Amino acid sequence: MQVTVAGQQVSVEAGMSLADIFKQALSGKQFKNLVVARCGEALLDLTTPVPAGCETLEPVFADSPEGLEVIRHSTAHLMAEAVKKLFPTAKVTIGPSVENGFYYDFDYERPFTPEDLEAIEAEMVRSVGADKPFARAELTSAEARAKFAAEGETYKVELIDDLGVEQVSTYTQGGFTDLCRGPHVPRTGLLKAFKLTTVAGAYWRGDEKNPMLQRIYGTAWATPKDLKVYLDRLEEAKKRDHRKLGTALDLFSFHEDVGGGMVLWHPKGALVRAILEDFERKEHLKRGYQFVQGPLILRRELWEKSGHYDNYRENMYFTEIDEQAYGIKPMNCLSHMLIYKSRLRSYRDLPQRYFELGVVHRHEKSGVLHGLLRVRSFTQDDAHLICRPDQLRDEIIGVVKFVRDIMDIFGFDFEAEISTRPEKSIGSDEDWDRATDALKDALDHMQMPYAINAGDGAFYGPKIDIKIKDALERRWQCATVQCDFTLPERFDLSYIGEDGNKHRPVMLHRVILGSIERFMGVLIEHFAGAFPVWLAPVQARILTVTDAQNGHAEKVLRFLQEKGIRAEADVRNEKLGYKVREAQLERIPYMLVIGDKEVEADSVNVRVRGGADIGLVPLDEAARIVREAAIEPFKRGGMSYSFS
RNA sequence: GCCCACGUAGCUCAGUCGGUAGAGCACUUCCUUGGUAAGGAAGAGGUCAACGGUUCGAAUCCGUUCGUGGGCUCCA
Repeated sequence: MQVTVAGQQVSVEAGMSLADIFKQALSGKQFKNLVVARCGEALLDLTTPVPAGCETLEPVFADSPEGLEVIRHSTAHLMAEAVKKLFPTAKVTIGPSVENGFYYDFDYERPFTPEDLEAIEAEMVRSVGADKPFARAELTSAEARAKFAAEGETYKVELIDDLGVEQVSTYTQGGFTDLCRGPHVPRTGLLKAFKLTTVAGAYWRGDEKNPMLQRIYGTAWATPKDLKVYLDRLEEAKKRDHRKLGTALDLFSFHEDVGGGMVLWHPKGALVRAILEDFERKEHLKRGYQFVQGPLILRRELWEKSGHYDNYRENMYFTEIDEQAYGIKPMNCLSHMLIYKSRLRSYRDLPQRYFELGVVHRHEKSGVLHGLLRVRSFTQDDAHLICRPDQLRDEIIGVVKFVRDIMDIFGFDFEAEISTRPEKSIGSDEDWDRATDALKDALDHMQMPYAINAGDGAFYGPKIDIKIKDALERRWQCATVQCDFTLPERFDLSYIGEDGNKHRPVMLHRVILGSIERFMGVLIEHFAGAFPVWLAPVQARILTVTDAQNGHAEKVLRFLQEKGIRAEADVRNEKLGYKVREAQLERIPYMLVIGDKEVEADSVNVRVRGGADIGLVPLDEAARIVREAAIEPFKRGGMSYSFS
């Protein structure tokens, strides 16, 4: 029999394994890097023979995405083997590969300690040294069930029962056998680059009503070098952690006495926020949005009408005064709808685009709070677009373009996902289809690729979620566009059409940055605290060499401030090196050094954040340099707007 | 909310077996006037998260609450 293997014709004899076959087609180096084989869609163990009907085999190498997944999955088995050896009473559950690594959940009488992890990892290394084969076996579900039941592996029994199939497969390496579809690497010796990272609790099957299992996370890569790169990236991420930088750069703080998830913005952090917010206001005006503003608390009856009281109550804060109950808003849409309803609207008035930097409060579960990225009180750059059905597509396109423009300015890559109708939802199929198509149309029109997140939409309509990637390729959900059929219905929104009759408008909820708090957190990490000049709370700091120049420094400071530059002067009795070091640590973009020479020439010596030295520059030229660097993003789009 | 860990000076952290606290940086004062990442000296600063318990005695052991971190679940 002839088979095409990696583009070459290979003659295959009966009983040959895929490994034997690839040996003929690949170089020794390539063969060492071979993990599994692919035939069409199927990934195959190298230990198996050529399946019937397979005419073409492709190699899957260790460093390919699929190869890495196999390696990670196999490493999870390797870890389970080690855990069962060291802790025989632990019950195994599931152990999949995940991004960058894998985990395995165990049911054990106590949590694993960091020392346990070390022991487990050492045992894994021993197993790799022994280079044991991964052996696949096919058996009937009844046989497998009996086998795992005899071993007391109750979770595996449950899995087999739930699968409801005749035949299952298992993989065995060393003394450990796991229920698994495969495929796996042929031998443990191929697993050379892994590290156990952390232990955590996790619910069986992700359901909080189920028992808490012990989850061990690990990372695994094709080579030790790749592993090191990954671990270095984690180190880098730790240095950039916005919670650390927030303290170091004096941007914000949290206080026990205030409460969890409530941010206190210090002068510099509040300034960056204000710059961001101003920037957003301008960008919204450019795009035909109108500013609106509603109160923080609204009567409870209104939340009952909107459905929030029934569906969202546990996340809301309430207050009462004069025997009247109020809900503290977790969303801004109600005020916006009431503004729309405040008068009769013509089809000519649509779309109405209401924008508000709305402060919302959501009582998030205590365990989910996380720095600025998950808080209980935050500001959304929220807008509600109320439009005619025939305008929906263009409005969505406008929002997606807006998102793209903004993310480009900050240098974020992003990914789009469309979430479709969930099981529990309201509205007609027709409405859902039309809205979902409008979302897809908009992304197609923009030539933006997207993933479908089936059944993950809000109960009132489908949505586009935009996840941005920071400098370390971590993804954060910020922007979202959601279609809503419910609220216009519940609040009886209408417009008078060309035909003189009342019609129901469609409403879009959307945010661009998401929440100012979260976006600030992502920005801090993205830039490692070194904000671009236009956002930097201090754009230039004057550093005097000795206090003989302090008088001159005051004059220079006033000059820069008059030019609209956020400048300050460091006239402390410290050495220049010390002042430079501090300015550097504070990530100030421009350091303007003034000594006797500079006083004499009415100039400054410009040092750029990062160390570059521009040298002696006349004062007005220095101001020009800083201002030039500070205006960049506002020029984009070439549109004019009026905003003072 | 759940599991685990943690909470000591403004920050980063030591503190052994239970015997009522220590460093570096920052801060204040003085000396120093020094040209691109830390000049020197002295001083001040802490109900050891809070509350309760055990004990002759608690930062240390136990409990509760609050907060933080890593996850789960949820989400901007």
